Amino acid sequence: MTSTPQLPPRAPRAPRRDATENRAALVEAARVVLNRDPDAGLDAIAVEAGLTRRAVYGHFANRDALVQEMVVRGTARVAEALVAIDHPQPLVRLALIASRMWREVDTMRLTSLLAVRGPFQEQVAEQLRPVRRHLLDTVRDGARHGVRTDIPADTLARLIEGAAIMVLDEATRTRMSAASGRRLAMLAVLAVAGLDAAAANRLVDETPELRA
Amino acid sequence: MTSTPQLPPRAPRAPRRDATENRAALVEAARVVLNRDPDAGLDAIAVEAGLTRRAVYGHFANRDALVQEMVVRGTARVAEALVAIDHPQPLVRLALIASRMWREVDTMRLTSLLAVRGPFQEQVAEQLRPVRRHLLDTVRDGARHGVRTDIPADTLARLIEGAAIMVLDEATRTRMSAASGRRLAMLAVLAVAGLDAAAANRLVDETPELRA
DNA sequence: TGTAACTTGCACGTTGCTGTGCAAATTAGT
DNA sequence: ACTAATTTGCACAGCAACGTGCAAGTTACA
Repeated sequence: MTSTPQLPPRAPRAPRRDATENRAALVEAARVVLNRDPDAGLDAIAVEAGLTRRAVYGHFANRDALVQEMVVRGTARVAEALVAIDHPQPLVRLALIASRMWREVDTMRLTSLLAVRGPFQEQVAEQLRPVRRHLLDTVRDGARHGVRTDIPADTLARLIEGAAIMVLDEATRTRMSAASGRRLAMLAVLAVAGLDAAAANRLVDETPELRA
Repeated sequence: MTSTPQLPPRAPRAPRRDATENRAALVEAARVVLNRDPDAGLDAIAVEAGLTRRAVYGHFANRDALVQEMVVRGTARVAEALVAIDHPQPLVRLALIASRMWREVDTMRLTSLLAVRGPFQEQVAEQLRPVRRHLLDTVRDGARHGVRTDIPADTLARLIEGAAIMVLDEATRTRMSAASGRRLAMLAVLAVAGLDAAAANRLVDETPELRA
């Protein structure tokens, strides 16, 4: 008996997309999936991208390379945008930073997570340095413009960053609307910066740049 | 065959004392190690406790059972302490909650982490419910005593909780002194609650209960 | 000091993930 | 329509952590 392996008629395969698009889709999928579960397996990412785990290795050497690319691209883009933020009033600058962070919720959440855990701590921290520097400068600059001085500037800068991330997490968890999330991020940052509730709301409402 | 069920005539001997000590050491070790690395292996925990991985299974059915015990004990203790906090002024109550959380840094950090991730989410959330309820009540109660009302009470309560945890993380990372950490936790909570920097410092300095 | 309680050491099977090889199937692009 | 690029399926090896069995030590304590 020529034992023909008799390959069973495989299920019709899903239509394929362009290779370059697939690469991008993988990076995007990594962002989405890892936001849901930072420890998600490569399979989950591939499926989210509409591919097979095996196909990932046609684009990336290994899992780390994929995550790396996602982190580097994402962080670079966000960092660039945040560092570019400028405004004569330090408090408005802080609110603008919070606002921009909200616009990049998932990238920010992942970035700040990977800045603490995992094999990329060093690199992510390095990429974030200009942003943190900018934030610290803003805090120092704000010393005579309403930013609290009872807490050391460097500590305060970290707390402001942490507060923003914290709000992002909370907003994500409760699936908050875009408008609410943005405002909440600004209010939280201003609160930690030392403003009382009324002053923070006044600033947000009466500053045209904070409307967008 | 007189199949005498042969009820063992009671254990001829009481369990050894060092055994129970080891059990406690394991729970303690889990707290320490998992605070350093929430994904630490069972081996790391056992070694921290001065035992072998194999010995753990003499005390707990499996890894989850150990973690479970740690979580349940820790959370229960903290929850009890936090719910018991009472003070006529809601703002002081909030500061006292922050202060108490600082005293239980690592338990709090682990608890709030496991309340979001892992197989214990449900259970931890359940254990935390009275605390969260208490916090929410305090926020609502504070509406006419200085707590901001521009943010929905339930959201604000979560933000305050998040802010406290955030400070705890930051203080841990920078190995802050006990006094600094406590004060920072109180200031951060009061800030998110709506107080400006000056008012928060005044409250902390002029309230005897917040000195301890 | 005898003995049960406890711990160790080591071997083993299991699970879940990663990374690779290869042939067959499919598609993009010319 | 032809060809080269790409994806798929599946098999396999590797690795790390878990959980278990068992024999041999070690220790508390009666």
